[in-house]
Amino acid sequence: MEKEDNFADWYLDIVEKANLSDKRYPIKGMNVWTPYGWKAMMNIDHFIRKELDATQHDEVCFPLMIPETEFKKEKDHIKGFDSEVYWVTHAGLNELDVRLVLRPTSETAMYPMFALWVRSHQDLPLKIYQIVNTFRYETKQTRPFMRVREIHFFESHTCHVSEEDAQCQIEEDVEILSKIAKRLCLPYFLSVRTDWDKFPGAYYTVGIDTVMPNGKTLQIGSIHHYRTNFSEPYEITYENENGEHKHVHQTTYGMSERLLGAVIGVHSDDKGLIMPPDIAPFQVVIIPIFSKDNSAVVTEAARGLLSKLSDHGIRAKLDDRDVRPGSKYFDWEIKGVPLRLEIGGRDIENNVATFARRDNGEKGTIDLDSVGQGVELILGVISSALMERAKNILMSKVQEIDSLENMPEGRILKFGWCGCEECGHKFEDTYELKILGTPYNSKEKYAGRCLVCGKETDRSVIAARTM
RNA sequence: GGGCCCGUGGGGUAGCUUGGUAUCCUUGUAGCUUCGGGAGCUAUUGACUCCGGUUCAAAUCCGGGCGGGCCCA
Repeated sequence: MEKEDNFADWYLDIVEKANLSDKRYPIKGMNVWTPYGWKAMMNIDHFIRKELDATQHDEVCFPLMIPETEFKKEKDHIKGFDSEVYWVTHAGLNELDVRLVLRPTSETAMYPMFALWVRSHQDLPLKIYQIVNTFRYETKQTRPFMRVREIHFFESHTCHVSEEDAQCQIEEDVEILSKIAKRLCLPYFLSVRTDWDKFPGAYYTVGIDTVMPNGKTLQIGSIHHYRTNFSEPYEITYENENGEHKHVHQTTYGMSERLLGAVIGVHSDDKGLIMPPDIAPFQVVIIPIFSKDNSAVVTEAARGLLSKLSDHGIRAKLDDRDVRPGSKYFDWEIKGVPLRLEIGGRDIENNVATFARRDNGEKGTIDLDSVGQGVELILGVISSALMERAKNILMSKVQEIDSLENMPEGRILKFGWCGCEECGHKFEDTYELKILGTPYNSKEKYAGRCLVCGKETDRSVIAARTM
């Protein structure tokens, strides 16, 4: 199956062959996490926890269901979600007086509680997060990890005394993002979404996007500044030093299992998946190579190798199935194990293991005496190489244009925009592209003309086809 | 909301027009021989989405349900 020519089919094929998830569960858009896929997701979650904990966020877990009465309090919010939530209308044999929604996101579950938790400025900042499943009734075509109805994600919610403090939180979120993305070897770009595309109820939204091989962008997360848009209806207030009661300023930040979808799309090739070493369920697979009379010796050497790597904190797997080596190579290549180690009679004689890199096919030998350090080094090199390659691909797809003539296909376009909705909609409708927004915190000053109306502007936007 | 299409072993499929024995690849299981890039041989498990109708007989024709996909709004 070829990645470039038919990304959609290729993607489904890889997900199935690598056994990341089982999409045969009889509800559209609700797939079963199989062990291999779940291991990878847990590794991603591990880094999310690590970074959020390191920045003084506390993990919590809120109930799945939200009463309609709370859900309705923020009117923009429900307007954005009411067509895509699941309703619980009955309990046992009774119809409920107050219907319940399965959370599509947890603002309306958390904020009534925040109102109770936050009393004084000394309670702030409040920084919490949870890693849970949410539910959205997708009507479009679903795709494993990328567009699902039950979404595994993390959401962090913060409350601050002022808009400035909330803004600092957003900077911190961007910092956290860069650390997580590095683990996944994922390049991305940030855009401040247009007003008509921002999160329902947000003051502004920063979208986090990456690009798939077919040139379409995939949103992998978002960061929102709410100002007091939620704290007003939910009455989340604090008492300041002067005894005045003020509404808190809030932010949220969320990324989902799409991170895994993005990793698959960005790094894999026609042979299968390529797992970034940090999140790979198995970083190394050991293939013993037997010949006529040496099976005991080779088995022992392979087990020794496994325990050395494990002692070194490397996730290694010994494939001792009774099939030929070539068949094992194929199996683990599909699953994207970053490094393969072969050990056979020849290697044992020379006190080495033969390695093969998944990302570029490079082969060589590693000294068995220092195999832990050797493997660690190569895994680091693979991470950098994956990141580098992905960055180059992303950069190569970005193109700046200053005219509506000869618009390139399959590119991420950058151009001037006067900022008015009319020009924005006109562009989106005419070219079937989506305006992702203006580059977030861009250092460079833009000077040009609005691509649609020709008015001079210092504002640029990014537009692309989206997954 | 309107229209169209599809449902066959674990996965991918043929068969359906013209009703009668369900095809092939892959996978799984057991054994023997093998093992530095998908091994071979032998044996073997496994399917017509569900309910109803027509018929001597339904994967095939008809109606409905469920599940999935596509297009338009």
